[in-house]
Amino acid sequence: MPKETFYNLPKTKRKRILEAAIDEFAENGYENSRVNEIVRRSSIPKGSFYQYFENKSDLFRYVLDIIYKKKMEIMTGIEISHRELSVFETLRVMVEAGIKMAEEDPRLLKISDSLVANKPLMDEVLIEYAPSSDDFIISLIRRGKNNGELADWVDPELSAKLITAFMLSLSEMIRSSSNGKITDETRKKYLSLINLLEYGMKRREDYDSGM
Amino acid sequence: MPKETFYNLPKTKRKRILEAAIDEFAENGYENSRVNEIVRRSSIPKGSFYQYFENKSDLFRYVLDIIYKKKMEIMTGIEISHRELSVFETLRVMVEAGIKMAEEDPRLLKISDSLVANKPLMDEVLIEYAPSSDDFIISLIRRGKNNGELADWVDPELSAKLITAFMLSLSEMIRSSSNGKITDETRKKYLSLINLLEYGMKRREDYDSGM
Amino acid sequence: MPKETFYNLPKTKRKRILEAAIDEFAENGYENSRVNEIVRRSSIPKGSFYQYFENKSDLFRYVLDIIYKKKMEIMTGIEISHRELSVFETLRVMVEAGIKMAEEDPRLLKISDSLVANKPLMDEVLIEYAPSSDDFIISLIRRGKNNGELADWVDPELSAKLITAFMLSLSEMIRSSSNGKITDETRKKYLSLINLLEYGMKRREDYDSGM
Amino acid sequence: MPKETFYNLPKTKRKRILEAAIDEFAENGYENSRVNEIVRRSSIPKGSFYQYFENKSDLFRYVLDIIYKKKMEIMTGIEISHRELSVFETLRVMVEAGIKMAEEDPRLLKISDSLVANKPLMDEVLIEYAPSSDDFIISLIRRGKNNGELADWVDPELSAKLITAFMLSLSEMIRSSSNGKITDETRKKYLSLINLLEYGMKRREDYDSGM
DNA sequence: TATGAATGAGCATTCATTCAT
DNA sequence: AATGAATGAATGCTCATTCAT
Repeated sequence: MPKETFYNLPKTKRKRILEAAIDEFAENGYENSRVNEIVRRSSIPKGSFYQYFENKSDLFRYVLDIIYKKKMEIMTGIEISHRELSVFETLRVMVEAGIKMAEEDPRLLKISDSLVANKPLMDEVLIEYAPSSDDFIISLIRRGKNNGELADWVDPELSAKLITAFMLSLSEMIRSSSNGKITDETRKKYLSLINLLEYGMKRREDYDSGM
Repeated sequence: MPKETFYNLPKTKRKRILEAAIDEFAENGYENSRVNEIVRRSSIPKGSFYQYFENKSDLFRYVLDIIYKKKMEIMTGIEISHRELSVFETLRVMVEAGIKMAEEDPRLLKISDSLVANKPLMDEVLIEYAPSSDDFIISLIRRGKNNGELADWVDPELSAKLITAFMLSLSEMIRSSSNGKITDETRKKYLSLINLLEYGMKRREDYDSGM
Repeated sequence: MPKETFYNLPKTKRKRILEAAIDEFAENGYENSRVNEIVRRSSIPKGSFYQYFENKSDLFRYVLDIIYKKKMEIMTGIEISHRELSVFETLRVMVEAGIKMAEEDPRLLKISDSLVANKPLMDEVLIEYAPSSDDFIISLIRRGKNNGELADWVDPELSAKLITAFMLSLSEMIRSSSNGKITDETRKKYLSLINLLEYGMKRREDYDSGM
Repeated sequence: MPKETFYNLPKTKRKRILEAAIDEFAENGYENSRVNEIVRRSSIPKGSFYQYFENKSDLFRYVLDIIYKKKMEIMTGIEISHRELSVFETLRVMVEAGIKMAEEDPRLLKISDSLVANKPLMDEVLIEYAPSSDDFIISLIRRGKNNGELADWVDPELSAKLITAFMLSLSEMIRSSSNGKITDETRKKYLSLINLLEYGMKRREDYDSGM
């Protein structure tokens, strides 16, 4: 996480640095992003960079944190009825959130995806701040099983990984199709893909016990 | 692909170099693998490396080729009934193959997965020999739709991406769980995950038209 | 051309680097000059080199630019009468300039000559700032023919090449004879060699039409 | 010079190696020619190369020797009247020889020129076998002065250098214009350039003493 | 002698990070 | 705190020459 010095900066400067970092990371991924370039884009002296951040991965962590917060913000902003959401409603909300994010700032989505798909990077960048996305999905599935929404045979840990991969792939599709606005039709198409999961995992009288 | 000089080498030496390369690539991925390290691990002079291979990506391509052949070998080795396989039987065979590969050499699986998940790398390494895994899955789905196995609403292109992500994730699970042998129970558990896809996508009289 | 960072350096350091480069290029030519050596001679870290210059050829271009400016400076410094110079007066001025340059810094002359004699290098180094020496000579000859100074049979393009070679050779002589000061006698001797060209090319009533 | 082993080779093999070397040297110059490439072109094992020649420059020296002999052969083959040739007749014979050489094998001309224009290379390659071309021209000029052909003011040593450069440049022109046959017209044009030297240096009653 | 693998010093260039003011 | 120069280990790759059979 950034040093005190960074937080003491005027907001506009902080913003400038952040934007530069997001641009660079989104365009090149973590490995191929250059401190030099971030420094250039944000017009700060190179020395300052290391006065604001411990190192490159420190800044990256910070960017991830920002993205995480943005996601949470979007998720909570989505209209949700009073009752608790079902598993697949939740996933649909996540897709909606992804779409919104792609519309608002596809760069964030890209960075975020790049991380999830890259285990060694996650290790290097030492993510602790947030429970892994897996954990969230796992508890979601557990709840679904408890209230009879999901089939008994569903294994929470394993399914969570699959669903994460599924959602990630969906996120990538959204991103790559969003050169600007996402049409309502496209939105529906993506949301419908959740059906695949729903039909695949939901409890059904006829054959559920059979597995 | 390697130069003549490489193929002229005694088998044990070729093996040593290949092992060193597989180790390095599996541990670090393509980008973070170092020619220096491969050269050190296999105890060959650096100059020799470039007498055997055009460059780093040439060696990588070669390793991928080895992996591809291994995969094919395993796939064809799997007991298959005479009739044509259904979509999900095919996917299950793929999982079986993945498991076998994880047992025989998890490093290969790791390298292989790393490639599928990395588009820019695929471009750089210029894989031609095999149709992209997407293409294979797409045609599989098309066939499934034609013979009524799959629901009408299934979109081949989009589903293919999801299934690829799904299978990749499955492959990762297999790999990470295989510190040694994979128990029969584990094997069943992984195979059962294909059910999720099956239930999710197969044609059903009652509600198919409803989508 | 050098980067900002180079121009921001203290003058003495800039001078040190420039001297090292000139030494290296004069002694070994462009191809055989080593960045390592320039770096060693000027006692700067190798990393700094690439913070000052884009690459080796960037530095070389810079050195050539310095030389070009030096030449121009010397040329304009030479006493010239008000009227326009004749062809051979111009060539003599060029010789005088060469002599002065050899006295002030024979290394520059050497580098400069090495370039003119090396077409592929010129291409690689992409000299644009100055028209090729050929062009200058060609237009000089054209003018000479127009005002009746030169014989009709003189072919501007071909003669230009010869004269360029001639001048280059002259330049080499001057350089090699100048271990220190050039005596007035030597100077006269070199200048007199232009007579050879003058007698050779000038218009003459008696036999000019005969060619 | 090549080792015994080379001369023991069958003539066709020697020829093959020589052709490969000439091709490579003509195309790339000495510095940029690769032993690897010569070895490849001539289909000999790399080890053999060093059994035939001391090193790269040894082969180069050998090629130069071949060229020198070819030149001599051509020169002596040119129809020469019984009386001794005048200075400029000699130069014209040399141009004729150059033209013939360009027609027979422009590669040889190219290699030969590349050497003359490159002092450090001459040093590295340690030419001893033949008197430098300068020496030949110097004695030519001396003779010309003795028999009154040339003006008194002509300095043999200096003029020799200029003439050498002149002839070299002429040679280059010939080479670059000879994509195949050289027309009679072109031939005449090149020969006429010797006039420039003739008019420039010959003794003349009217103004010779004036210089 | 023929063969082709072995060798390693050397090259231009990159880049995260530290230093000095 | 701001600034930007200093630093040097590392990287992929080349190539003349030597070695071993």
